[in-house]
Order: sequence, then structure tokens, then C-alpha cells
Amino acid sequence: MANTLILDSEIDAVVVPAAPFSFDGTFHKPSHYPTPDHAYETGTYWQTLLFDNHIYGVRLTNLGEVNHPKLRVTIHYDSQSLQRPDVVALVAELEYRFDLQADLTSFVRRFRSDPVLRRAVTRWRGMRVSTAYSLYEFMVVTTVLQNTVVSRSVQMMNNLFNAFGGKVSFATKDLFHFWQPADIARVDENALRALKLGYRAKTLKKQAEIFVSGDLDVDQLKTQDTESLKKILLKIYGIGPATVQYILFEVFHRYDAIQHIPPWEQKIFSRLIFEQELVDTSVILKEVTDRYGEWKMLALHYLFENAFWMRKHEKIPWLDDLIRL
DNA sequence: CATCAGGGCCCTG
DNA sequence: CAGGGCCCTGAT
Repeated sequence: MANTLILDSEIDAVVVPAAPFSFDGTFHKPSHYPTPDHAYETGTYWQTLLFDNHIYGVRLTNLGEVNHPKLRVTIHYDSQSLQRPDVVALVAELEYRFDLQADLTSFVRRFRSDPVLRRAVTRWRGMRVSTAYSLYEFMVVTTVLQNTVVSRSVQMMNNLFNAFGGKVSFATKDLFHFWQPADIARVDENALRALKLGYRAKTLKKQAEIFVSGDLDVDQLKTQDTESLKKILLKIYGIGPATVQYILFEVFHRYDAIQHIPPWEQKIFSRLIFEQELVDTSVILKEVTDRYGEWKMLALHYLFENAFWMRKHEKIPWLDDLIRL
């Protein structure tokens, strides 16, 4: 990839998320497989952002603390193609994707003494469920993780970025930006299959076509109640019971979106909640519903991410075995 | 070497 | 509602 887009200009804004707020828990999700459109170091987060047909580089810096959160948002852009970014709209988009104005005070109050959740809630108090991706991009990410192992998901994703994305340089970072749905919609399915996507090529094309058609109004979807939203999403080719939950939770921040536990999660939650190797999914579901009610998926998210954070510092053999890199 | 499941989903009967 | 097929990879 010879040509790198260099974002030569920048503009700053300050955002105050709702307290409590965990910068690192919100902007880095160690359980997620990495994609080359974002990067993280303690206290700083970078990502590329395709928004309103422009390519941006975003850098977020932590200027606050859990009880007094504050971020600096730096928007990098190309002055040749854009006179001045719409900072208000960009900040609103980031606030939505990262759920920055969510009020988690009652979640924390209710569960900071819960024997299962205590450690995760204490350590990650104010962590949001969040995603760097647009709805379209998130669907690509979930399509690519279906029915395979992490290493292959990473490979497929990198193949896609190399073929359809582009390189962006800003704030000393070199990252890729996503492509537009139209870029995939117009290519031949066999060209996609050459990227070792297998049967997922068909799914990626069909989903891209939906976005190109304009039939999906994301802002309108945000206002739907969870059940209606779920019905709409399940009609989309390639979205089944596992993927729809990931979308409801991570993109639309529905904190209770868990009705189905896929095998991999079953193994992990069996350990984290019951300290057993394998517990029946119906037992897990009943337990988390009884304990955490409307917050049940957020509660699982705290447990899940906390386990993956711990894995960075200590050996967790059972978790290592479940992550087949 | 061959076989097989892997962080699902679609389609058919 | 059950079960086969799907792409490719690395583990066995």
C-alpha cells in the first residue's frame, strides 16, 4: 500500500462523560480480536473514523479520573478535502459509539458488593459497553468471526483492509481506515473468496448491499425498542441468534441483551460464575437473570473483560486453552 | 498423512 | 426442530 493519506490538520474539543467513567475499560476491550483501525495505550486511544463520507483520525486522551471524567478529543483531517470538520456531529457520534453519557451509578451501587461481580465492578467502575465501529463495520467484524478461530478472523480482516481499506497517518499513528459498503457491494463474490473469506463472501456482499440500498436507517434503529430492533436485524442475511446479541449489546447498548449463550461463552461463564468447567446454558441464563436483571449482559461484559485484563498479568490456564490463537 | 472442529448461519425436509 | 453444508487452518 504505497499511498498513505496524511491528515495534516487537527481541531480539539473537550468531552465530559457521565461519572463514574473508566477510560481504559471503555476504549480497550482485551477480549476483542484486534483490527488495524484503532490503537490503545493506557490513557490514550486512536482510531480512524469514516463519517459523513470523510476520513478522520481521532485521538482521545484521558484528562480526568473515574469520579471526575474528562477527555480531550482531537479530530485529525485532511485540509485539502475538508475545510472544517463538524466537531459537534463527530463528538455526538463518538459519544454514542462509546456510550459516554450512560449513567451507571445504579449498576455500580447494586453490584459492587455482589460476590461474583465485585472484583470486576471495583476495578472497572464506569466501564462502558462500546464499539469503535459503525453498524456496518460491526457486521463485518461479526461475520468474519463466525465459525472460525481468532487467528483466522484476524487474517481475514487484514485481507479485507488491504484490499478495500486504506492507510492513514495522523498523530504519529499509522492505521487503516475502513472501506464503504459500496466498495464491497460492487466486487464479484469470487474476488472476495480469493481473500480466504469462504462462504462469508456471500454474507459480506449481501450486507453491504443492504447499506448501499439505504433501507437501513441507523438513527431510526437507535430509537426502536429492543424486541423490534432484534426482529429487524434478524431478517438480515448472516445475522443469527449469536450475532444479533452482539449487535444489540455492543452497537445499541441494550444492557439486557442475552437470551442465547454460544458454546465458547458458555465455557467461559461456567468458570467465571460457577468455577466449573461446563454448566448448562439454561442454568447460566437463569442465574444471570435472577442476579442482574435488566443489567445482565452488562454484568457479563464486566466479568468477561475483567478476565481478559487479568490474563495480561497472570497465567490463567483454562482461559489460555479457550483462546486458540 | 487424514481428519476435524472452530467465538454460526442458512437451507432443507 | 434436526442436521448437513460451508471455506480455511492448525491441532491432533
